[in-house]
Amino acid sequence: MLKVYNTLTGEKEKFETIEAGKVKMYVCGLTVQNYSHIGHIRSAINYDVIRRFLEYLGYEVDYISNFTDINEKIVKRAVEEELTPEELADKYANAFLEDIREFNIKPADKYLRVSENVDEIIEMVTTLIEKDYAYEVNGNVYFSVESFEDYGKLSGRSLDEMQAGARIAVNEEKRNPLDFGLWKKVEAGEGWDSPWGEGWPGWHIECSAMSMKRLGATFDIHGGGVDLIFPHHENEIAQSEAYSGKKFVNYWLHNGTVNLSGEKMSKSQGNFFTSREVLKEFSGQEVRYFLLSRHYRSPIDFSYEKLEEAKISLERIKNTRHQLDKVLNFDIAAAAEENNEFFEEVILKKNSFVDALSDDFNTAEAIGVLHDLVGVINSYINQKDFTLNEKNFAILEETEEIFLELAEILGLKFELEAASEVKNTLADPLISLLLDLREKARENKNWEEADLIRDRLQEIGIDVIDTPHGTEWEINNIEENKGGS
RNA sequence: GGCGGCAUAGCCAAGUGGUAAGGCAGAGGACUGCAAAUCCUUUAUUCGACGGUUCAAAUCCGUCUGCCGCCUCCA
Repeated sequence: MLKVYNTLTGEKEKFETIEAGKVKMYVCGLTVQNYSHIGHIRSAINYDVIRRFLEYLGYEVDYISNFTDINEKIVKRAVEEELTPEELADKYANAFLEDIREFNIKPADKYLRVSENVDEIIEMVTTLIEKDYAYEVNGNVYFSVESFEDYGKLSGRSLDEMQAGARIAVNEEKRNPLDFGLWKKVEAGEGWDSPWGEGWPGWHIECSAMSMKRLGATFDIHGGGVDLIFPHHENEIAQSEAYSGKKFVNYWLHNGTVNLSGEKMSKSQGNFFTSREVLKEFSGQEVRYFLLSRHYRSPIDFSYEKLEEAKISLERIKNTRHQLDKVLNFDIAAAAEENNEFFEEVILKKNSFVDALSDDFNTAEAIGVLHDLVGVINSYINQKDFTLNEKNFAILEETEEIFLELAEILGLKFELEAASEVKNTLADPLISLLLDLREKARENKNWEEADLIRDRLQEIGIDVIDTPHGTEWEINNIEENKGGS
């Protein structure tokens, strides 16, 4: 049974969809004003895993996100980069789509853009005014927080509390300092026409208008970073429920922040790593693995040292996948005794893995289980007297399938290295020739010559690996790592 | 000031009433002519401090200490 932690209730709840077998989810995307940073990527990876797991469980998922492409920051950045706001938004939206591919994040089924949904937003604001939840002053429209009874239910605050400790600059147009803008007046030529004059949508209205347009007045999951709980999501609830008269979202999910030395990574503070600069040092898979090693609701401290550890840890899982594949290519011996015990353990681990993710998407625990599974497989195939036979062949094939299936839920790919160019050229037989010569030298206990061949190959970038099943070689990728992604 | 969260080995990190997952680093071992790679085994009588509830607590309650987030744009 899937349980999810719901910010709205502060509890883990049994997950039940509105429509059987279908999940409608909306995840707050980003303001496309710059390259994405690791904080954005954590959020995207987190909801990507949630989506993948829901799909694994058999749900049909409609996964929607957004690009906020209208606001002051975009205009400002556009001036800096000498682009039109549209061009700037396109540039960074496309950059984001390129980035998420590197992290193996599946794109949303639809990315909604504010600029393409202004009509819907105006319609929503109009209705809110008609229903007396909003008011217009000098071309600006504000939502009246006092008119919405449940205001504060998501963030667990009351209006009184908030007013007492308010740090909000006084705006004389607002009836209550906590009222928030639905429509913002801008100078002629810069905005969209509306019943209140030329302007832009306010800061929270887009997510409400766009999510409801695509998913309906009530949908299953709304996700985003914890830093969006207040005011962004609180305001979304207020305006959406005031508008529709229905519950907006059943499950509110919030991921923790990525920190640098304990402080939240954020654009405004300038302490962030863009995904692009990180990808120069580590692969998207390594970053992904690192981010998933911590439960999504907790903050995670980012550093290259930790990433290096994660990389090594991930390597262990990769090796097992490769060894498994190698073993499956052994000659099949005559049938031997079956080893059901091994496969039973595999199934046990598979179940534990699914249980971990069923408990509020506990990827950290799931990764732990994956390592357990790796241990089970390694122990089995590394036994001294291991031979491949008809019976364990089938079992191992199925094990490999399970292994890859589970990894896939986490978005981890353990692809077999495609035969590199070198292996397809003359170099391949040449290296084989050298290794044959080395083998001969070894047989004659001519260690000097054998080591010379190994060392010289190493110098050109070829690692020689002696295994119990013979000598192998591979191109060492140190240079490749230095060069970039 | 208000609201919320966190504190588990050298480091990272699961676990929320039944006697401490997993990873990194460390130690031992297997394999090897050596080396590398790989694999296996092992590493917390104890969960920030002090009290309390309970047959039983890292897990529940209280107090304290430290750190963080939100209250302003923010994933």
